[in-house]
Amino acid sequence: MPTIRDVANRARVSIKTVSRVINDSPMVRESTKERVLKAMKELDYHPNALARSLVTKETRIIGLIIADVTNPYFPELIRGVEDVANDSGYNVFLCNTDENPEKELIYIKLLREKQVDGIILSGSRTSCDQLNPTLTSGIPLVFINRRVKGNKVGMVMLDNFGTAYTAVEYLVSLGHKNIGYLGGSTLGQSNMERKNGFIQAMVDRGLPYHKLIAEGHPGKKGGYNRTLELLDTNRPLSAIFAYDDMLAIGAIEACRERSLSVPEDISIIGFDDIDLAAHIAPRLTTFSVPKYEMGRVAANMLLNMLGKKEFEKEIVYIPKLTIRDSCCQVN
Amino acid sequence: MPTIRDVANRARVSIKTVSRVINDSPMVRESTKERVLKAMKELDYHPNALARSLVTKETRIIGLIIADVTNPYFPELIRGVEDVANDSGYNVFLCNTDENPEKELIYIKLLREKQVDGIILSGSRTSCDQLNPTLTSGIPLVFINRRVKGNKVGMVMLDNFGTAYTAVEYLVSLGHKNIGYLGGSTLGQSNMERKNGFIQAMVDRGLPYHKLIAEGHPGKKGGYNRTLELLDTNRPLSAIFAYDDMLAIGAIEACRERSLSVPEDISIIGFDDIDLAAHIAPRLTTFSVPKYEMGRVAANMLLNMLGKKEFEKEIVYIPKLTIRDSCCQVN
DNA sequence: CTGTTAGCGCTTTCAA
DNA sequence: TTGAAAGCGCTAACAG
Repeated sequence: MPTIRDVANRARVSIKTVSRVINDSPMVRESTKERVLKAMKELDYHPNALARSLVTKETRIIGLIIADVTNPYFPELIRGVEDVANDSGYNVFLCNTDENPEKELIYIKLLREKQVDGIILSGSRTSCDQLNPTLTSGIPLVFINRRVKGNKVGMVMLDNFGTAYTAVEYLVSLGHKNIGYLGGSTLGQSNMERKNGFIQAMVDRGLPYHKLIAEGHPGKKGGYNRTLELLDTNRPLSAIFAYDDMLAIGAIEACRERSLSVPEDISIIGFDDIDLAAHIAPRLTTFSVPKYEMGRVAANMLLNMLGKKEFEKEIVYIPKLTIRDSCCQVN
Repeated sequence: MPTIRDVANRARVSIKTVSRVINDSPMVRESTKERVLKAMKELDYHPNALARSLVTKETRIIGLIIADVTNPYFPELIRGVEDVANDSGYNVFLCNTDENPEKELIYIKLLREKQVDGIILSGSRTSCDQLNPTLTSGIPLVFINRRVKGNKVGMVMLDNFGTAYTAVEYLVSLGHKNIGYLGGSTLGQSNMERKNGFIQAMVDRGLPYHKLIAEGHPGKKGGYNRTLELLDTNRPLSAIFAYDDMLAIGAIEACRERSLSVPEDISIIGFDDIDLAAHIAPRLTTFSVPKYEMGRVAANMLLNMLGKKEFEKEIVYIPKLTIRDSCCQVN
């Protein structure tokens, strides 16, 4: 690997001059510049970003911590982050935590050691205590779907409570009374908020909700298993509000397993509007979340913090009810 | 940010001793080690990986270049890479190229500057010429689904030709004679191979294939548009073999648009077996590709190269025909 | 077991 | 417009 010194020798200039053309400073005579450029090409020289970063204190790397790429919720979000990061010459580290706080902490440690300029965390599951050293370390952080107080902290939020409330309203408007909540991770703030919105809406209408809450493992499989429990241990349900679409899809399969047809026997409503939602049978009624947009906004927020520009500390999106075929009028 | 020097001062040892405990060398008295560890904790010290890498010449970062996370083919592959990388303490840079050779080249440049230890490229689209400097630079490369000769090069391949051939055989066994090929990117080697397999199989059976080949833009939309063309400009087709599942799904929509029902009027077979394939209506007959496994294998190959261990330079997977509901007997 | 010194490849004063 | 020297935070010999 050729170094800046090799280029300098070959071009018969000092290393400082080479440095100047790398960072294209205007203080270089055109002819000199060309000589240097030529030498760089001939040597297939690539400036060492490590050495540069060591002195400039910026790596142009951002960390992106998510639960699992394989969950269809994330790819678009990732793409949003990557697109704006790339436009500004940043690279992104992708980190899958499987909603495991320990893994998350390990990643945060790794990212800090690698001196990333900032971190975006989607659905962080670590406790505030564990997060605290990082929070006070001054490294810019953007949380997606988690509210955290701190100086250099941005938040891209969803109105979880309100949306859950809306879900119940919609189901009730269809005549449903026995509604179950199929929850996500108990560690997640967003699950808490959606659950509370659900409960509040039920309480406001004097509807019973206890024992209808199942929280558990994520994904289609988790949804399947939890729904089976819900179905087997509770008075006949007529509707289920699921924490996310994958859970909802698992729920649909569980209903099929118990010979209940959706939506005739039981209505199911999801959350996220992933690609699959529009393609399964029955097509899933759900709440659309602007995943790509949120990724972009989170990355922009982070970049603004890095550039010491002004920025909104918090942006809240309101998911839009997207009615398809998995819910219907009862009686 | 505290440095190794701060820790040394606080623990009243030399920086070398701190360095020893960081890399946990055994040559440190237990009591000293504890003192150092304590100082590190109190300072919330994180070793600067940049400085370390500058001298050790390894970053424990690998680059992963793909077309688009948003294409359901990739998340599992990414996860496979990430899982084995992470197990060995590596981070991965995710790079989306949209099958654009220029973007790919820019990313390669960026990755080399950041001194990544190796790069995995899935479906690389750059020409050999453009790739050459990188190939000869000695940085370990693993290609997924592209054959490239080079010293430090590994390949994780699919039997594209054979699978395409099998697809035609299957369709012919169902009685089909007018079969179209719905192709992927003309820049991609894998598209070339699948097309050739398709052509060979048709020729071997004395079946006409000309004008039935459409190659174009990727994704559902590309599949939709291309299929419309295919349908409108050719003698009645009875079957389509698509380069990938997303294209196939677009094709299904195009058929619906032309009031052709699948599989009664036209059979469609895909490639990849993405999650969606089993969920759409009709459930897609396709070839299953071990995406997660391939990601793992690619990452392991790369890690072996980095560790100077022996390794298979090339592994070939044979996709498995997965029969579902999108193809049926004709006449 | 522990410390001193040099240097990784770059940028940054400060001079020339 | 160009260059010399110092230093970013760490590891690697080599002494002690």
